[in-house]
Amino acid sequence: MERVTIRTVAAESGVSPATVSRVLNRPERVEAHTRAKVIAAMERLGFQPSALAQGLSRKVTQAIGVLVPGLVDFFFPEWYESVSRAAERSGRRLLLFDAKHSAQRTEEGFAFLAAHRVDGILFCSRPIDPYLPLIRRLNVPVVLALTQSARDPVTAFKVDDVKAMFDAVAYLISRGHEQIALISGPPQDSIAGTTRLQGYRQALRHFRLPLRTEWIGYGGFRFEDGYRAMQELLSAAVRPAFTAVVAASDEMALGAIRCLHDQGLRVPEDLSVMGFDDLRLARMTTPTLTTVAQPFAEIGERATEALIAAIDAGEKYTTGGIHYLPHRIVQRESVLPQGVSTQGALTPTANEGSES
Amino acid sequence: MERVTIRTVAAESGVSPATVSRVLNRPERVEAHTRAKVIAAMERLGFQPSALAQGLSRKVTQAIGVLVPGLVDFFFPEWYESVSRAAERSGRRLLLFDAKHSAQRTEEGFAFLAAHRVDGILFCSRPIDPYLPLIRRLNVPVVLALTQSARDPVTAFKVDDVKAMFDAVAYLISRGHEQIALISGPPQDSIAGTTRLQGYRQALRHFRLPLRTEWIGYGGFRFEDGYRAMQELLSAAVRPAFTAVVAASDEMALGAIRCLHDQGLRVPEDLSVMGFDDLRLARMTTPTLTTVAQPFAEIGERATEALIAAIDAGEKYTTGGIHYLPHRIVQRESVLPQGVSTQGALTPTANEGSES
DNA sequence: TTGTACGCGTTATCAC
DNA sequence: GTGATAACGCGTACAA
Repeated sequence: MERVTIRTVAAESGVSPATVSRVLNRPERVEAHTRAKVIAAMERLGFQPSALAQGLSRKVTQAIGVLVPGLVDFFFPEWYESVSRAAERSGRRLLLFDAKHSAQRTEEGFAFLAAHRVDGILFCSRPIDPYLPLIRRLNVPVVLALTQSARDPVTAFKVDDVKAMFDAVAYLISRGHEQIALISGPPQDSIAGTTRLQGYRQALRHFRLPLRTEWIGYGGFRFEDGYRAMQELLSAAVRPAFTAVVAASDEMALGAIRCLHDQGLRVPEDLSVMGFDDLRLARMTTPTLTTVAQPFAEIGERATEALIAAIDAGEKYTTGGIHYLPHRIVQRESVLPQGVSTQGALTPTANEGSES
Repeated sequence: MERVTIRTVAAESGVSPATVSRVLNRPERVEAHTRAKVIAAMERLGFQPSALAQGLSRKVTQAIGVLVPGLVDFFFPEWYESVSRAAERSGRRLLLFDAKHSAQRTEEGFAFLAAHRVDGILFCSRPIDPYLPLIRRLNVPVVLALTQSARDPVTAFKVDDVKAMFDAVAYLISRGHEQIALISGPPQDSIAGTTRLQGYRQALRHFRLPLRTEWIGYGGFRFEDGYRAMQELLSAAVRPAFTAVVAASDEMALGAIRCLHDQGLRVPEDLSVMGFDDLRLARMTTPTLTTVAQPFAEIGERATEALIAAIDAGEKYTTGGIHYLPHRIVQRESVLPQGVSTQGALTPTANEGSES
């Protein structure tokens, strides 16, 4: 029971290795009878062509590498799904590497994908700029998804984070909220951290609302971060002076909601909470999450298609620049108009001027 | 700017290709001076050894294939994380294939992994039995995780689903519940469907409680399935006659909770709900989920280690049989003792005999 | 210690 | 239409 190769099949079917190869790649150039004979032998032997040898001989692997920050992030599957579909539509496979939110592992990821000679790379970790020189040497086209470069025109697909957060705050304001807190991403994160913070600031300025730094919390996008940030925002007073909170991720929004619950505050009756992402998760909780939706599927699809186009064009690097894809506000249950009493038998909201 | 290979480096550093290869694989067998020279050249040229050529030349790829049913399943990252760690501990990489809950894609997955000459395969889709003949021909060791074979001693790691559900029901009974409904997995699913149903039945019989088929709903483990199943369970009467519901997955439990919420019933005050899995998700909702925890991390780790052991031993198939890893009940908020009033300022539970 | 030559499994370029 | 033969990039006896 040894390894069955193209020449095993050749021997078995009484033809040359070259013919077996032809049956695999250009079946029309081999006589029907011979072809049938070879195919029969392949099945009989359970022959499976080696992708390694193929990739070595052809100069392409038909594989595209995907370098993600972390598989545990809830957004990943929603994005990856569309990438996978787009890749398969063009007959390519994906090689996934999980950087686990580590810079070192990100570099290892590039090395891994380069070693496996992928035809192109989809990158969706932030930040990207430190890896630009590395990418250049790779001699393989790279397209960015959910992230962007500040100083390089690499092709990228994402939402306009500044505008998205601006719109989130504007939405809350349109619902009567004027005291709005923010749970931001990390200040070091120039992609989804500072940008969304900036959007928050711009919105406040635009609507002439005061900016209070004590109403801004920070966290690493996870549930626990949202919980902790909310705790800190609350610590100033038992009754918060703000009426709404926007978080930079759905997970953090859920953490915030849980924190409020533990403090005896109800969402949205006592306080409105808004998320960011619109994960599948956002519809699975009570209350369901009002949030700004990132078009994960579209981002994945567009990015993959752009990468494939670059590959097919033989480009060694992309220069398409940033493509902002439209976000949208999804209204669900976690935000209530301010100053309007709820329809149920609940006590009217009264969370101003009591303590601070 | 052409492809830089082992002989490019050789030329650049004035040695033979063999020496470059040695620097890569047996650095100690090359003089320090030469080594430094070669390494310098490698860095200068940005040399990256081809994993394809390496895999072809050695007979192993140091890669292990992972065939999963669906990346979108919430349990996946929790399991994969530990697999990844175990694999890297032995210096191997993972090749992931997402079968997307399709039988056809599962076969494609085996073909894909075989083509890439992985040294072993971790399989965690159900069912497995249809693929056993295929696996045999692969000539590569396969270990099962989260699933098992009915008629083959392939090594497998999972929880004892019958006992786990038995314990879940026993727990509810210990909390005073005697009317317990079930949201089961699909009756066609012999791994996580019928087994857990069987555990439910055994528990009822053991505690001499009547089995009511109208208290059993079915679904495909997803949120929406849980919602729909709950609707059906509820349809008999406005006020359900049961006081607790166990679901075969956390997701379905959340769906059930949401359904109850939409019907104006509170969890756990009016009805207790218990999940199955203990996903990260289970701590992110309100109420948090009382559930039976699967040891995902341990399953992933043990399975991976077993596979690596088989690989190192040169085995072409595994015969370790099923290893049941211990589950445990995690008490959180979604289950309340029956007949005991809650501690808060909530109205006492009264969900019997009012309507039906 | 270092270099030469062959094999790994496949494709591609030739002749036949 | 089919069959030798030379790459593809690397590892490894074997010889030097």
